[in-house]
Amino acid sequence: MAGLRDRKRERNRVLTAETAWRLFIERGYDNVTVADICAAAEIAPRTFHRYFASKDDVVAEPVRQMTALVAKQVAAADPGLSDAETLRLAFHELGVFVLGHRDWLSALRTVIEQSHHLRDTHAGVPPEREQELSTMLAKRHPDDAEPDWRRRLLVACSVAAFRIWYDDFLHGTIADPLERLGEMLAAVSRPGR
Amino acid sequence: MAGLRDRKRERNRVLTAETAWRLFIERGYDNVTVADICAAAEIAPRTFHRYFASKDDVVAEPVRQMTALVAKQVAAADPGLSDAETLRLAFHELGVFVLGHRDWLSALRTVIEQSHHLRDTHAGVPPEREQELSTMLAKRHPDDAEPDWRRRLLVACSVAAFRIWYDDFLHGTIADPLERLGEMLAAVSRPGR
DNA sequence: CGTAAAGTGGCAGACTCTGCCACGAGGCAG
DNA sequence: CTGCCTCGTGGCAGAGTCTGCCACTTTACG
Repeated sequence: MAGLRDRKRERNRVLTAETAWRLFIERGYDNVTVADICAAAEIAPRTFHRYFASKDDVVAEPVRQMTALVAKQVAAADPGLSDAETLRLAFHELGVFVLGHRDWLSALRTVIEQSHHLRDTHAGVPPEREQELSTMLAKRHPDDAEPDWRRRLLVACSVAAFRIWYDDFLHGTIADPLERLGEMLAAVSRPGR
Repeated sequence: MAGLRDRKRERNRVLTAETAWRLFIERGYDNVTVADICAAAEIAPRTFHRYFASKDDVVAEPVRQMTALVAKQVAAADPGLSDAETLRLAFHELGVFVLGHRDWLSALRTVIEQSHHLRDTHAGVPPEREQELSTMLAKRHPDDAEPDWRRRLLVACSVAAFRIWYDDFLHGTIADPLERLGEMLAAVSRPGR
């Protein structure tokens, strides 16, 4: 499964993404062409589009990784916990991750903010990811009488809370980030139905 | 302010958008080129891009109109109302609007769902719109001690609630839509605070 | 009227992305 | 080890989006 061929491919993919981000940070997303990235990463443009569906797709990668982290936490959570508690812990973990990569994430954020195009498109978390989380939660308690829309609403609000926290944190306007995050997630949990 | 020139321009813009939507619905977004739209609307491609920043921009128009409707409601709301109550009323009005344009909005939704590209990009409401609402609310009560992030969280959750309601409604899975919408908005309001 | 301002269309060009085909390197028997 | 087979890669051509530039027409205003 992890032959030389696959390892080489993955290595080149990561290297291409890193090269792309380096150029984006240096010159801004709009001033970097696919050809530039390919020249720097020493691959053909045709190959670039085999790794990434589009130039935008490179930007979407970090979001994918972060949602994957949350999904992983939810999957590994104690089945006895409520949905709200599960999400709270999962996003807390994501918060810890973000704290540990502040400089890097801050740079990515700057790239997105400075590009007209990216500001419009890569604004939030795609709804499919939220749906994915909701489905995972629903499967944990199959005989729950809770209407499905409440679950989806809880997920959406948790995501929204995290997004707002994320923005504030990267702007450096929060004194005690993790406590604030906990406060925000608690605000959307509503344990008392 | 509304000279012949402006009226002509607006008329052509609307006509172009309608033509574009008609083609999108007939053939699907991906199977319609800008040239197709221009031929049907009898304008030059160069002119199309003076009306709309991009082909995607035509799709973004309805969302713009709907957010504008909410902003208008918020601006016109009784200053004595709380933020939560203001948003509840505003989104209720939007709900009524949606109920009255079900077939049309359903068609637009189908177009977006059937296009790979649109599914990725035109997923949700751009954060700037949320920020706009938050700012409007903040100006209503300048001497409010409420931390700003609570306001932004309330707005984001309200938007999220509406989005979920909107999806469910267009899928026809709600018995009493407006009641459900009220229920969802109440769930994110947290009157006890 | 006559001049300024603004909308329109045509043209060339940069850029993104895809289908197609040929080539070469990794993988897999025998 | 050898020959075949698969799969990643690169080059090429072409469609499609979007922009800058310029000339032309229409509207606005003194």
